[in-house]
Amino acid sequence: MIRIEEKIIQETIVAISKLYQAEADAKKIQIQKTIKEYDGDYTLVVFPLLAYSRKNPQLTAEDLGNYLLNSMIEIAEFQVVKGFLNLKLSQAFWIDFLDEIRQTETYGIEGVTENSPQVVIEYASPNTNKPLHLGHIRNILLGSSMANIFKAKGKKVFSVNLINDRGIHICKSMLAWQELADGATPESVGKKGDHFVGEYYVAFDKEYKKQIAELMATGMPEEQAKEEADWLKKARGMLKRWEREHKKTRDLWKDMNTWVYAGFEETFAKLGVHFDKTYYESDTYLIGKEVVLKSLKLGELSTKPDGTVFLDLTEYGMDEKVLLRSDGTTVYMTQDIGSAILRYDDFNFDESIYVVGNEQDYHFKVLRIILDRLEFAWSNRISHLSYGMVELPEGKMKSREGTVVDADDLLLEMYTTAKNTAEQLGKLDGLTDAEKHDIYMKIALGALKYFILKVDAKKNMVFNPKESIDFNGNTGPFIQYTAVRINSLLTKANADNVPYRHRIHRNSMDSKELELIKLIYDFPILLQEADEKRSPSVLANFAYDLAKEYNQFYHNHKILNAEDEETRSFRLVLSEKTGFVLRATLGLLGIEIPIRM
RNA sequence: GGUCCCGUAGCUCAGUGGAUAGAGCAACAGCCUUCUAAGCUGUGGGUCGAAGGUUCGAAUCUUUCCGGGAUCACCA
Repeated sequence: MIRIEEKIIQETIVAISKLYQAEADAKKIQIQKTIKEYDGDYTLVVFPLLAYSRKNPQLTAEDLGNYLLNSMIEIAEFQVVKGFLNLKLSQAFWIDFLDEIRQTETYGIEGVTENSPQVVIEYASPNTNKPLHLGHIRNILLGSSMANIFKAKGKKVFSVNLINDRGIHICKSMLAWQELADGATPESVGKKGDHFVGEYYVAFDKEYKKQIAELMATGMPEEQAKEEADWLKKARGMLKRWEREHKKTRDLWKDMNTWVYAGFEETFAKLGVHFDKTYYESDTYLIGKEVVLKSLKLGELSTKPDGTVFLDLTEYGMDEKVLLRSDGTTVYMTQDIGSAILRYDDFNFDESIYVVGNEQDYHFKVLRIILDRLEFAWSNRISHLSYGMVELPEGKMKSREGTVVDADDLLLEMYTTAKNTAEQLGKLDGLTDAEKHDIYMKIALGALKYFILKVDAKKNMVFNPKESIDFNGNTGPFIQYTAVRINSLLTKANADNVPYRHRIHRNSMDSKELELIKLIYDFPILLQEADEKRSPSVLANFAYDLAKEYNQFYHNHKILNAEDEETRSFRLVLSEKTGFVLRATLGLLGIEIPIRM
């Protein structure tokens, strides 16, 4: 089915050639939706076409309007306002469209085929020394929503998680546990594993600072004190033992990571995300190291007198990038080279996307260049989906200052708000506790996910913990509520055996009905845009527009009690399709619709 | 200092070459004997950070400046 906008463009090109004997550049033909102030559905902006017509805007628009009116059966009338040709489509066009999608259950959604491109998307990527926070939530929601969007565009998608499970920061929490825990476990103290481990990471920092202060009190300079502090030395020793695969160290490491993973899984499950594969940096860093050593032998890399291996990127306007430290250990970049290679071997991807904060823009730029220099032909298939930070009103979240918004705390808070609101409204009376719990959860998540996803990914965003996330207005629950209303209406229609699933007849629609159909018609375009721009916010804003439009329609139209049967059927189909698109769009954002609210 | 991102209503955000710049929140005023009021309607609120340039047309492109942030590690 060709889109009407496309058809108008094609016809306009023909019109220009027939009327003005000119070959029009398709890029100069702009079709946009007619703004509310004027009558029409689509507007052709004629200013760019004056070079072809050599007439004034008014006359050009009239020429083209008359031509299109004659050549396109879909066009019912036109109006010229200054340089804008406002085209109004026939009612039949919109009715036929609605009728066409009446039976389909997959409107706008594309299926996966054998030839579908293979896309790997990495997100979450937590460290195992602390629990997830709001920053991770933005990352996870962006990643999982993009995975949904790619799937809906018929791509074969694999979600992967890369866990940073090794390094000095992990050893810090291990050491603190060893020194302070006296054998305590998450079970023995009744704490979620990631929070439990995170507390030891904080405890390390506290003790470390104390030791630095003590050393400085003896007259030692700060720089030196930071290096000489007892616990830091111990943590470093632990890292060395870890790298030598010292059994006791590895056992402790495994135990603590296992606790953390259990905690992460719980949070992932609550957020409704899952991964097709989980990678661990402890498995990939050596692959990177091997590749680097091999490339060194082949003369692709350079060495410094102290043994440091690096790649000179000055020709790209960047610095020298170290790939192996003078002591032979790997750096972050080396690990990521290994991860990328392993991922290509596993998935043979057409695209590999990293959802990582914009503070790593430089890192990923360099990663691509390095992979290119090391002659991996697929280096141009990896890309960085960069997103902005989540800030508090007073600025950046800082774990050291305790201003981090914890993911689990936030979810619990959202849940409580959902529960309180629902109880106040008293709409869930008569449901079981399990049903209520399910509803609170879906609303809480709807509010949180929408709040995060409606903001353009690349922008920094502000979260104010004191003003909890709204449930009214431009929010997830507002859209969910609209969908629930529609479902309730359809349930009622079915219960009363109201027939409406037959071919639609409708002689005249009013503006609200028409607006709804037009928005439904836009859904595939917005999905496409979300895919191309890699931006769930496009869909979030669309869902809001659609819900808002429906609520206005609902408010001043009778549906089940419509004046006649034809009107009732038409409005029910319109409601059903609106509900479908709302559900689909919310689904792409990872938001579910409760049974009642 | 170099590079990159951002700056739109009191607050949170849409709009990235087209018509008189939009929502929500907050404030105020209305609408439930009518299919779910987590809804609907109305009022007030803007030199789109500033100045120049390109264009028939600029919040949008461009230059400079101002403000905020990120990054330029043998941290990840």
